[in-house]
Amino acid sequence: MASDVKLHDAPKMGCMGCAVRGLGFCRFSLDQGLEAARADTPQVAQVERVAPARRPIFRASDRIDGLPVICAGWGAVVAYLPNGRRQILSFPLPGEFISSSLVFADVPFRDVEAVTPVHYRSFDRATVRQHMTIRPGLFERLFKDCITEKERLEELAIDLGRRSAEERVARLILDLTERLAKHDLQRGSTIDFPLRQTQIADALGLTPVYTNQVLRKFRNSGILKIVGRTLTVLDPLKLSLLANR
Amino acid sequence: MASDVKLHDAPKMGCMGCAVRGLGFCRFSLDQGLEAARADTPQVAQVERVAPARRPIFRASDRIDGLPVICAGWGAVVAYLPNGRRQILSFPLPGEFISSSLVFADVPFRDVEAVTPVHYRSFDRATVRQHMTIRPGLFERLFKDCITEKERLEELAIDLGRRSAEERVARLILDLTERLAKHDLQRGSTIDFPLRQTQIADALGLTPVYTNQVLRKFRNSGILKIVGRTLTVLDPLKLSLLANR
DNA sequence: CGTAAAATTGAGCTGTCTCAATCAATGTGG
DNA sequence: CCACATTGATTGAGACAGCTCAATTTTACG
Repeated sequence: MASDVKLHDAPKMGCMGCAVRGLGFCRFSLDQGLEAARADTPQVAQVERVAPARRPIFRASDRIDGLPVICAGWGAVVAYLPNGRRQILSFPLPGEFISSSLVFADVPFRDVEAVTPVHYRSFDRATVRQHMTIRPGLFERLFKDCITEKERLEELAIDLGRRSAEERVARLILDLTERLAKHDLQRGSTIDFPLRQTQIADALGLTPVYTNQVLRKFRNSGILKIVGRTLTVLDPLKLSLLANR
Repeated sequence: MASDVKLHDAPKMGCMGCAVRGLGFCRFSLDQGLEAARADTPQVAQVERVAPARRPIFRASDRIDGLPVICAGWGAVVAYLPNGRRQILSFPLPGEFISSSLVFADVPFRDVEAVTPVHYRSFDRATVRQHMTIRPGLFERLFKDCITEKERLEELAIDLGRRSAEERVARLILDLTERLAKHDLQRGSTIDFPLRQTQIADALGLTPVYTNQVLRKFRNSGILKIVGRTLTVLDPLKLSLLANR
């Protein structure tokens, strides 16, 4: 719970993320006057909702009215296969859309789960679409978010297709660290790290058991430290070398 | 050469694909009068270019003036890693954009190679961007193409992360068959299949040697037949079952 | 404080890889 | 039109990264 509280305490930060920054689209962020003050801001942000940790936020076949943005907490977009296999496709973080595909689709096609308690708000789809035609800047913003999601999936495919388990783990940690840093959600070289090893495994196409061994190796080599639900990178250089980039 | 000729002979079909159909955006398709006749069609299609088979079309760091569409032939978007490892991220087919990311970026960030001789045309980026703001339908069309690319990458990630070699091969063949059928580039249950086993391997995160064994198994079980550069699905049901969907 | 979930560790196993050799196909120059 | 050269396909044999099964310990939380 301790770490969840930390995440709870930062709902205002969530509104700073790339998905909504600069859009004048962030009316729900009460203390982001700068953004909210723009006269043409569409009044579309719905009430904040909260999904409890480890619970589904949306099912693959749910009908969704709008375009959800994470305010606080970590989500997970996951694909289920026959046989119980799971592949996590992305971890939407505070300030990010769950999926920009929802601009046009009213069904997510994937299960979306809460890693931590997730605070989110949805923008009404019809309104967003309408405003897109009026303000091309908004359209462009959403399009670019879609491209970012696409690029992340490319990186994921490269990881899963051609990189070793160690490289994958190293890269996931670096990626999350950098994304959280971008949203000011890190403290020095430590971040809240709510992921279970099972979830890391499902994100990296590995087994929980093997994931554990890789993490142990990293810990034993003094590369990182995981205490409670907090991760500290002790040797960023070595981690980068392992990540191979 | 024989199969390449087949692909050469179908450049007009290439313009029918989802990337450009219905856009009034297909001026280069001389015999698609229906499309070309629209008064608001932007005059942006450049001269057709041809890249020879097995050669790079673009390098990852090339500066590209526009948004290339495949008219005929198969492309491959590939990521190179240190150590010579390669991951093929997509096979752009006739009628498809090489990457919708190029609407905003002037550099592809990936190597793009020609599987067969590739005929392509580019739309000037500035002009496209300009027309996007005038005609929201064009913007939406491009956005949706981006979403399609994203969804394909999700499927790829699921394949690479959680499916066996047999499942991956089966699914690749089904996917290509369906996409070619959508563009009327199949004859019954047979398609031109210009891929080398090395390329299949690089697309599926496998080794050429193992890919060969899987294909042999499929051949021996009477599921498919590969003659020359042509592939015939003999037992679509069994193939679907192997693909697990 | 008890119970359930997660992490850790061990031991053996297998899908896929590596290395290496051979064979077939395709392209090239004379 | 042939001989050679190059690239791709095929096959075999052994190796290993990462998996499965299973038990134990630690952590989280009501």
